[in-house]
Amino acid sequence: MRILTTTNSLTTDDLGSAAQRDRRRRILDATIALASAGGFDAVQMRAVAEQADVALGTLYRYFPSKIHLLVSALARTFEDTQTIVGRRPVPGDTPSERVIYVLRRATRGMQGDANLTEALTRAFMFADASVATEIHVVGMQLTTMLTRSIKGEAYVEGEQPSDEDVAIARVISDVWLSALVSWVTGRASAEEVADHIETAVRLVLR
Amino acid sequence: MRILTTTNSLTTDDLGSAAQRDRRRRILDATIALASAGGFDAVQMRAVAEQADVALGTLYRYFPSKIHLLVSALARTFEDTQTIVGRRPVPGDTPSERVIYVLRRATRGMQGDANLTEALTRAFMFADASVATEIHVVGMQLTTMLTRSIKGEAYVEGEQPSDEDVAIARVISDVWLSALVSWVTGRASAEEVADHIETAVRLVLR
DNA sequence: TTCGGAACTGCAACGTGTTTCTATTATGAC
DNA sequence: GTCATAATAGAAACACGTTGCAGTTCCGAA
Repeated sequence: MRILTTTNSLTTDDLGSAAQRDRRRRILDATIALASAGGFDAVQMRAVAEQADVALGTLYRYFPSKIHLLVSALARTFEDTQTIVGRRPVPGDTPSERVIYVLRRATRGMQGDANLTEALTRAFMFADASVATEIHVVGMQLTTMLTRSIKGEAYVEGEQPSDEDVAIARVISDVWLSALVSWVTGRASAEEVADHIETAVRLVLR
Repeated sequence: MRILTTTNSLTTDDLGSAAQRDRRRRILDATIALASAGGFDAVQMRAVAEQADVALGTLYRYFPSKIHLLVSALARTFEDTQTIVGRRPVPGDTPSERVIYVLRRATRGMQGDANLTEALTRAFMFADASVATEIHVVGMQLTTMLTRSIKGEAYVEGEQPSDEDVAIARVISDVWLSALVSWVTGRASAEEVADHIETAVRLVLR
């Protein structure tokens, strides 16, 4: 029950004081740096705390578990990339061309930092019920990205996509995540992942 | 480098002596019992060892990690169910009817034991590269089950399914696993899972 | 400026997956 | 039956996620 104990939440939505926002940012920065350097196992809570220059207890006050931490890092990563590339409409003449274009870019981006991808993906897949909120954020980001690609030029900001488009987007994001997992675990090469995704998109969008 | 040190591997494929096969069975039994009782967290290596009546070191000799153990348990579970139901051809007049039938059954089966499903599913999704072999076994089981359903009566035992059928089967199993994960983590109800899978199957098989 | 509570630090401790080591037991070759 | 070797038991120890706590600092309200 939080009833306006602070006054200056003037930037983003209800994240406390500037110092708190800064700590949160430092923690996520440290998380991503460690993940990028050594993957899931290298993201050790003591190391994150030290690198973010906070005490271990404070880290746990901001993120109640390692999984929460990594899924939040995934959400921020998606958010950042979407802020950058989300302005222009997606190129391509058909829905499947556009979706393939977007996923190809996203996949390349993820594969460009294998350790980070491994850490974030495995955390996402391992998350249990207590992480539902953070997971939902990521799911929405994916769905938005994909429905936006399906619609192409016809996409308008506030409008709800159709149920069918959402269903298609969810199927595609399931396949994409599974493909990422199999790449991360060394069961599939980058080309196999690209082929599999492309096949799935062509199957679903026709 | 193992060059025939034993003589009596007369039952299954190269699993050592009868005592060893029995230990392996006891370990998997204990794993499934504990998972069924309390889910992933309840499968504690010391508890598995005790219930299977082996020492902790022996448990690790048979399964090099908790994840290996749980994924192997998943493989055995699939194997058992396929031994039971895999005799008759899958009912249904079209590929999508048959696939939906099979997945509905499988989903109900999994949802009938939520704790076990949670444990096995999360282990499967969390597995890293070192578990590639066991993961591959499970992937093959799923692919076989699905291509068999797609073909229906036309399925013959030894024959390789077509590339397209395999691709379709892989897409569907991706969606099915993702749906199971979201059910396990409380993000989707049983009906939502059923609907999502059905939608995906209809999209892909048409 | 002072005060009270929330947030933070530093550190110890606990639980569970994993590793390691020695003594003991089972197993197959001869 | 004997022996060499592999497998197992039993138990300690380590690593890391997580929790708990005493003391300190920050921050808004009065």
